[in-house]
Amino acid sequence: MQTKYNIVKQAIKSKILDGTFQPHQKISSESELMKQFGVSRHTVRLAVGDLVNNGWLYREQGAGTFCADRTQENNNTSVGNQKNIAIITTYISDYIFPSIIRGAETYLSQQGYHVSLFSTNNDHDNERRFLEKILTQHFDGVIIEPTKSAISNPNINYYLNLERQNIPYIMINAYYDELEPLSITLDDEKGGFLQTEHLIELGHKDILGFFKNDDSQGPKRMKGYLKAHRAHGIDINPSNIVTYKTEDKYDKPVSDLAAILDGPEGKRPTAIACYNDELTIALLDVIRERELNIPKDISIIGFDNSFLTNVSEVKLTSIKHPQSEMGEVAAQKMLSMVSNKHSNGKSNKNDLTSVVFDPELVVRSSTGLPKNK
Amino acid sequence: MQTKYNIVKQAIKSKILDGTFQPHQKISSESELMKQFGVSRHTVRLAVGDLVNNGWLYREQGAGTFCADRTQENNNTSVGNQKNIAIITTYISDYIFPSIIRGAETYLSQQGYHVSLFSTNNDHDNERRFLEKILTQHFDGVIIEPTKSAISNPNINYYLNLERQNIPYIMINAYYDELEPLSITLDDEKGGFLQTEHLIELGHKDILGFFKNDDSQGPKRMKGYLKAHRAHGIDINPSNIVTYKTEDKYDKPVSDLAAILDGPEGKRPTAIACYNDELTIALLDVIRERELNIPKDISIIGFDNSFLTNVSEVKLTSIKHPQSEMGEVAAQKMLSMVSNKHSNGKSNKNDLTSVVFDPELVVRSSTGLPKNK
DNA sequence: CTAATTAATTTGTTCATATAAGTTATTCTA
DNA sequence: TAGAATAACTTATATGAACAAATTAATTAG
Repeated sequence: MQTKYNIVKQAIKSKILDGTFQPHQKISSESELMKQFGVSRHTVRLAVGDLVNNGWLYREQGAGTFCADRTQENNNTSVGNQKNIAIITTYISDYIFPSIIRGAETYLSQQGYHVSLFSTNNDHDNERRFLEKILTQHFDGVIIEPTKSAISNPNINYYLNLERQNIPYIMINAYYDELEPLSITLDDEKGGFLQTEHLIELGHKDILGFFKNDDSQGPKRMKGYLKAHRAHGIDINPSNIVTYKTEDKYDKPVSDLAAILDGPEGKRPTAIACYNDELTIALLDVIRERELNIPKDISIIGFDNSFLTNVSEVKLTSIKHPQSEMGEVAAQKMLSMVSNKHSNGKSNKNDLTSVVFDPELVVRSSTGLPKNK
Repeated sequence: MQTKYNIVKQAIKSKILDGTFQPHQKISSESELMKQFGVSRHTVRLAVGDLVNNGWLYREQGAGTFCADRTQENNNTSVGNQKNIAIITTYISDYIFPSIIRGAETYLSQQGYHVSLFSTNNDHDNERRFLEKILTQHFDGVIIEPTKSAISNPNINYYLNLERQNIPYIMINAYYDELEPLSITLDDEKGGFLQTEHLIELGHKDILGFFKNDDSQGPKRMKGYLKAHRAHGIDINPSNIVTYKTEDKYDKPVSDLAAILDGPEGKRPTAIACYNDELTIALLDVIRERELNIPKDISIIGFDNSFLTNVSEVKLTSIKHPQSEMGEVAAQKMLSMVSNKHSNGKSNKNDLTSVVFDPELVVRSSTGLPKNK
């Protein structure tokens, strides 16, 4: 798959799909491409030749190579009257994503739509691949959970091209600030606030916070954590905040917590606020190994109120995430955008506004009064 | 028209049109063509490459270049662009299904296929609806996890119609006996056997077994449970076997176990073999409520070796299910069936046989020696 | 200023060479 | 005799070089 000519081919294709090359615009000459990619002319010709054969480009001897106009052609490759909606999420198989997807899938399916699922595994390259597919083939709309939403996105041009091609999209869980899309989210800041406030109201003052930092939910939940401290006039110990990237989620938080628990006992925090339930379950093992009792020795609170709150001997206090409801609302909005497109403008204003779900605290047995109180 | 590669091209085309080259017949190799026409390899490749692009020939690396079958050409070209595969499972969002689906989805996606997901929620009516959709709209193939595979299926005719319409399908996890389809399964009987044998070898003789009875995996796992008893000369107490339907999975096993544990202490079983990890996690709570220690007071073993083995304070001994690997293998087989259909008959025999995965025992801390041994 | 010529650029065709990777048939081995 | 190892063959990818043919821009001649 990673042949040189394929790399060149994909690079050119990307520039067509993200709108850098407009129809009938001249693209770089063969010698320029040779320099750009450091390959031989033959390799360039292979790449361009393939794209010509597939209708992406056309060549004119002596003049150059040009971007083809695919606007009419798309009709042919489209699936006719088939109704397709794509759902792109970071994961389809882990944690609460299945629930979110089910909510959307059930609704769309009932309305007679085909649902195609793609998971990016939190990788921008995959996200780009899927956006290319959606731009190339016929889709009526896309429900997207952004990949690494806290980091600036290299595929912004693809989203803009979706707008140009009049393909509606909705973002769920998070959104890219640059785009200001229609979005269905949870009020993560308030969720973080509720989480921490719950612990503070129980009497905790030394609260460890674990937050992911490469999606936009993490920083927002952390903001809520900080706000709750300020609102209750409690000083924040900077060393009580641990952040981690998605790639490190299985190691860093666990080893960091271990280090803290093995540190001087006096400085040991009495409670932990976690980015989500998945992390909470992982941290439980660290606490168990040290034979600390939950919640007597230490309180811990999750986020998302997933099925994981219920699988362990300690039932987790958590913050309710709408999950399948979020998926369903996204699906409903999507379909009203689709029908809007067809009925050209007649808009139910209600349907075209973003939704922010209100988080709720769900108290179970993992949180309690601090020990020395 | 005077170019060398064009002369070669026309010559080959003539031989196809006058019947010298029949569909799927190997044409002269590149080196032979070089000699025949006295041109360079590159020129030959240009000529052949053009014919491949226009659907006259197809190449197979290592094997040769072959004459394409253009009889159904109209269908093939319009169909070739779309590349749709459907995956129908009972659930898309629960338990190990997401992993299975991910395995298939990742592979199919890489190969440029659209993946459409449908979940029947274990309901035959939904299954029928989706099969209708697949029969009416264009799909290249279907990967199906049967709904209620132990019960006779009212949609058999739809499956037969798939065969009639030459739409390949593969069944995963289980299959309907009446159809004898290509299937990718786990050796459930052996899995059940390993489960129970492990407990017997630890010294347990009074082993409670919980098995689902409306899919075909349940009875097979139960058969393994029985076989293990016989193989080790241990009597089976009929009241030690609990079966349940999918609809009752949240209630019946839990209440049945509660009743047994609250019964006379002497007759209390020392070990439990469970249909899957999901059930095991549910039963853990019943055991915890009675303050019994696992594995000292009672051993418990799961099935599927899912992520659930690791979420509780007790790490579950379980039986390994291939999960994402199963999905990937199913996807690979599916695509070789699809390409077989197009190249009409030329079969890689290896690709067209069912696969039965071998289960493995994974020992963790939920099983141990019986108390009074 | 216009038209013809020329130079530079760009794609089109062809050759020679080399290594990689997959398939098939044969040989060798246990 | 079954299965592993190998050799021979086939297509796949890649580089370098050369000349042809068409277009475009710049220059020159009228």
